[in-house]
Amino acid sequence: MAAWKSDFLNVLAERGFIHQGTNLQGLDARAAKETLTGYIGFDATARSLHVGSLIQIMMLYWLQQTGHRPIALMGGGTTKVGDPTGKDHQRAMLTDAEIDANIASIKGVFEKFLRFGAGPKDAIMTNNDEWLSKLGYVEFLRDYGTHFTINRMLTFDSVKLRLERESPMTFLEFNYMLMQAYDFHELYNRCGCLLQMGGSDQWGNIVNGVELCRRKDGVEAFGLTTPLLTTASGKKMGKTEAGAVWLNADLFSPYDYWQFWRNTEDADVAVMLARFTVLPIEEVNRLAALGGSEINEAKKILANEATALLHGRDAASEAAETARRTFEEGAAAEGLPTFIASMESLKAGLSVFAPLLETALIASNGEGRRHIKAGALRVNDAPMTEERPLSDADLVDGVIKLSIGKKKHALVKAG
RNA sequence: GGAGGGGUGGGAGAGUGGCUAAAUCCAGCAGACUGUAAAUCUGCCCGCUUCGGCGUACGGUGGUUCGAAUCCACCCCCCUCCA
Repeated sequence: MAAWKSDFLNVLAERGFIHQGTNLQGLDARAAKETLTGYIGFDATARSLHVGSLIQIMMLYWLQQTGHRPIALMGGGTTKVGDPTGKDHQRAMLTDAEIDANIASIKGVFEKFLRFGAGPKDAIMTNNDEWLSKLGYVEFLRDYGTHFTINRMLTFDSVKLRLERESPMTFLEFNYMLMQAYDFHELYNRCGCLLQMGGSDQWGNIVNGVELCRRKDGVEAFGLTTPLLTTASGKKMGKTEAGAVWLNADLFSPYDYWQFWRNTEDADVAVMLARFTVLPIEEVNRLAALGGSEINEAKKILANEATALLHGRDAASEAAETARRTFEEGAAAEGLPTFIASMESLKAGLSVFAPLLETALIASNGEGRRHIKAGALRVNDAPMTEERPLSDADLVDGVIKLSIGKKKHALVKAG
């Protein structure tokens, strides 16, 4: 008894991707009878996307899996302007070179989730800088400015919030929503794109695009948003002790990524399995029903599946094995962050802080000293209560295992 | 251009001459309890340190003072109203 006629909406609905849509029935009808093209825009403000964007990537994934064509739109042009949504302050300007470098660095992630190519259902990646930077100011104002009223724009949350907080919003940022609306219109004309998806905070921007398509092109385009990602305890998802959970492996290792999922709160496991793995929904429901400490098995599966999607099955297995040896056997497992120390430096006495800093377990010597005072630092699982240098006598089978707390571990190897 | 208000640590937000590395809250880290969970309780939360201290820090630059986030001058930026 599927609620929708199209596979696309059925999958999204049962996996919890749908927050609101402009005309879900209409979208459903079209998705059921033809191949749709849909897009999501991604900002290029950092070298990597982080898990906060993963829900959007998964939407593109399912769009393709259910027989449609996804477009990953890189916001090269819009990033120059800066999306004011959810920001209290104007953000720092990025140079063109920085934006280009960010896009180049971000791109790879999509290839893990989407099948690109030239076929009718192959994913497309494009960059809105391609058309936005060519727009002439006067032409743009005449052709598009007439379709937007200030009255309306002032009612959008992104604008309203700034005004209420008396936080400045520049005209530049104010134009962001026009540019995003223009993107939709442009993508419709380029490749018949009729669907824009995004986070619930993008609703206003998306609706603008839908309306622009109706006014300029006389077509009904569709908008679809995902729920805001928060954990059951109300925190924003995607921040860990070390900062953001990046998708690029060079910024956040597959092991850390695996750990991130492994540490999901109990109450979130079901939702995370549905959204961030591609396990059949029956399996998701079965795992989600596990109670008490059995839920840990579900968390491991979540970690395995989510990591496999992004970094590949091998990396996921490796991370799982490292975690198993580290946490279940308490061993010094391969795969943990490793610091190579020369034998001479060990014999001479190596500051414990050097490897801890290098492996990012601590941010400063002072933090390391505090951890020692708090009894949080362990060398080969024995607490270090007084600061002392590491020496070759600490080597166990050629390795020293350093731990901060229960979760952060690193190895020192002689080499 | 004029008048008034404001710029403080990751965020919010106190502080109006020394007791201030700067209240409080949020976020973060660690310890205890556990299940690598949540909740709770406890400690920490600028850097360096031979643990005695030292160095930076309250928009910027100068100044007053034994001593300034706090007072003065100039500059930069933001908000509100007026032109």
